[in-house]
Amino acid sequence: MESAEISTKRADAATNRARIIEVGQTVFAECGLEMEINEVAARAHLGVGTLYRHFGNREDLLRAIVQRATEDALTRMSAALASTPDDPRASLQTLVLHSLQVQQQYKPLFAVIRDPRLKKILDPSYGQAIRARFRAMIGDMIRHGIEIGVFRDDLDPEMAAVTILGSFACAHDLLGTHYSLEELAQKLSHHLLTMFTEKAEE
Amino acid sequence: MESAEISTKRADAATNRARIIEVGQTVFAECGLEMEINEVAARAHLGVGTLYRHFGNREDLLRAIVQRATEDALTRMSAALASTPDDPRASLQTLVLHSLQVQQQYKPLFAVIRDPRLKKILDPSYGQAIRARFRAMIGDMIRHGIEIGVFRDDLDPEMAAVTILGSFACAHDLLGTHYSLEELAQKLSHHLLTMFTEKAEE
Amino acid sequence: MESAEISTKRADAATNRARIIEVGQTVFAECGLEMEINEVAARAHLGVGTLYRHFGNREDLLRAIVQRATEDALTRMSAALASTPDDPRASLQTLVLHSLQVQQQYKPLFAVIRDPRLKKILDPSYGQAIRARFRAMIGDMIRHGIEIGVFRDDLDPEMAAVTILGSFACAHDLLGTHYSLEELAQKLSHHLLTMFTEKAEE
Amino acid sequence: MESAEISTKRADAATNRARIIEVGQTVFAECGLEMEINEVAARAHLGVGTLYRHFGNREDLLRAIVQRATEDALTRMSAALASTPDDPRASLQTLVLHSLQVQQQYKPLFAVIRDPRLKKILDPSYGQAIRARFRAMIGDMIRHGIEIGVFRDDLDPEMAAVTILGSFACAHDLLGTHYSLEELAQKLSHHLLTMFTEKAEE
DNA sequence: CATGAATGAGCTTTCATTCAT
DNA sequence: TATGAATGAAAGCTCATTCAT
Repeated sequence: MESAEISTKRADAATNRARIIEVGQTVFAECGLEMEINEVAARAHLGVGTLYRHFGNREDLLRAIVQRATEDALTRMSAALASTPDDPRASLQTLVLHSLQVQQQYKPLFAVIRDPRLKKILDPSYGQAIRARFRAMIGDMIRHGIEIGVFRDDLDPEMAAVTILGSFACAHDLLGTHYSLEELAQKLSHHLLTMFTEKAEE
Repeated sequence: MESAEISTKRADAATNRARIIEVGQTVFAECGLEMEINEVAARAHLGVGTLYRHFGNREDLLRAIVQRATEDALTRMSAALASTPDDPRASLQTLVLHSLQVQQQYKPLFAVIRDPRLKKILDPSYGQAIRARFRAMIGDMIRHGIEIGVFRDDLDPEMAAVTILGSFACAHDLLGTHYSLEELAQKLSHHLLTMFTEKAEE
Repeated sequence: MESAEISTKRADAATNRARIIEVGQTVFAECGLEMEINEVAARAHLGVGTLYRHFGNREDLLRAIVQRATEDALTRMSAALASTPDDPRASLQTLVLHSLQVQQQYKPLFAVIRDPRLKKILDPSYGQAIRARFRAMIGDMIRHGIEIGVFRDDLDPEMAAVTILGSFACAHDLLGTHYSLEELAQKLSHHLLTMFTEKAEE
Repeated sequence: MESAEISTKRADAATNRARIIEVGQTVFAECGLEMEINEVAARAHLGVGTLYRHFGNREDLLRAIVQRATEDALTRMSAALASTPDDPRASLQTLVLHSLQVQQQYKPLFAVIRDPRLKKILDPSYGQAIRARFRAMIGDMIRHGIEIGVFRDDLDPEMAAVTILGSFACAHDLLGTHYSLEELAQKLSHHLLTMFTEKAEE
């Protein structure tokens, strides 16, 4: 019980790295790639030197932040899709809701994903790999929906993925101030389902 | 004699302003918000002092660049839509092609449009206004298509705009390295038209 | 007359580079390779930015300082030797005096000449070339002295150069606090001449 | 049982101090005054804290390193001279060889001996004392050689010491890349003996 | 006692901005 | 009016030193 309290400094050391990324993500959310080491250090109540002990330089920290956010986004979106594997309609609805949440949480990440400066800190092949995973994840869901006859069979899964993923960012941009996130999710998933299925009745 | 010289100078000054924005846009395309005043000045074959005579400070120049690019994008996309006012299908096809071109040309602009730093230099209401114009432009086209029975009547024009605009950026991101711009435009407009219309045969 | 006073800033610019090296040499004399850009800037009554405009980085400035000092040392020692081309004895005496002066003036340079850090900022081949010039300069004088029968003919000019040049630094180190520079020069040249010539009478 | 542990620890501590200086000297040989505490600690397989237990601060360690090297140099050069007390010629030859070896081993020390920064860490009087011991050591040898008629009697022992000691450093600088250490020692001692003695034949 | 994570003063370097020419 | 040298605040990074474990 007390052992947890006793080992303060050395135990902190073990978790400091995580805390730095945590705080870093917050600061990144406000400043994007402009993020300053000094500010992260200050907000984490750590000396700059400590950050440099853990990350070597500013770019390493940025990389860690971006990668963690990216992996988290992918994981959560995958999980959303996997929650109802036999019901593509429900899958899509859950995906939309979770994606908009992820999008909101990692807004600066998605804002920055095409920033020319990102090339300096992120291996281009890493970006390619991430994009491919997003594409595949959505594409597979669409393909499955077509196979089991839920989605119309004249859909191009690749372009559908583009449409879906594109909508997420754009929904926030164009309508984020008009609707709540839940309304947005509701409207967007309804709209996507409409387009992905044939017209119901006449 | 002197008046001629003066008017020459004035003409030069007017030319200079345009040239600065022109060059600024090129530099901005390479560097994004990282763009340096010195580099713009050098590439415009002007002293930095001259830039400051026209723009006061770095943010003013950035603002001018972003605004010019935004207006240009809106203008060209509007023109594309207006070219075939009575044929929403053709309108959409032209819009997609021109939008992807615009997107490509102003890549860093769109990359940066949600950058937290932009808030510091761009009046938030300006952003709102621009977004509204994009939304309205596309929404009107969809509405018209529904009215004249070309697009399915269960479409939500607002969400369709989100889908369309979102696809533009995402198409480059996800598939820009796989297809040429023309192929991309072809595939995307086909996909959008498929979804916006009912299934042809049965 | 006044034109010199009028063109202050722009003319200063032309001479600033020289002043920076000048001041830099003074600071270098006190701090060696530890020399700080800030201090040079402060003592030159210039902003740090101005130093960086002229030298790019700390190493460039150090290089310039070291090279200028080295060239100056070589030039002055050559001139001393050349002043009495037909009298090797007088040549040697003048050389010793001037060398001790040069040595004193550029003490930190000679102190630092074998510093491992110097390798980072100075092309090793440059160092080789400089050493060769010192060696040749003295060696030639000795050779000439032997040819015209002033110096004993069992001298190895190469090793004599080593002896002479080595004495300069060492004289200051070992006896600099005991004798004035002139006394030192007098004693050292007498000693060298003694050894380079056969014993006069018996 | 416990006393054994304690004495072990004490012995370790004593060993550690020596090891730190040992390692410190190696690192010093590579980096000069730039030497970093962290690197010494790492190479000695000790925590930085342990170094500070033994040395208090960086300067103390540097002092210890420089002093140990200096004492070692003096000791070895003295020993060389003392090995053949009745034969100044042989003494000089041995001295030259050993001095060049010492010089090579402690290159960075001699490189740094006149570094302005050394003044901050080394008591100036210590430097004076060391120099005096070098001077006396060589001077005595010369004096003895003159007394027993081996060296010419018009030599100034003080200046001869300057010449000899100066040659050591300079030999490495000017010719270190041309000859092996043994060749250099051979050539230098031959040269010095030539100059210190009268011309053999007529 | 040994350890090494944490610290932060201090140094280098950049770049928007000014102003004498 | 145009110029670009000069400026210095601000940011990244290093490394001697401390101290809880």
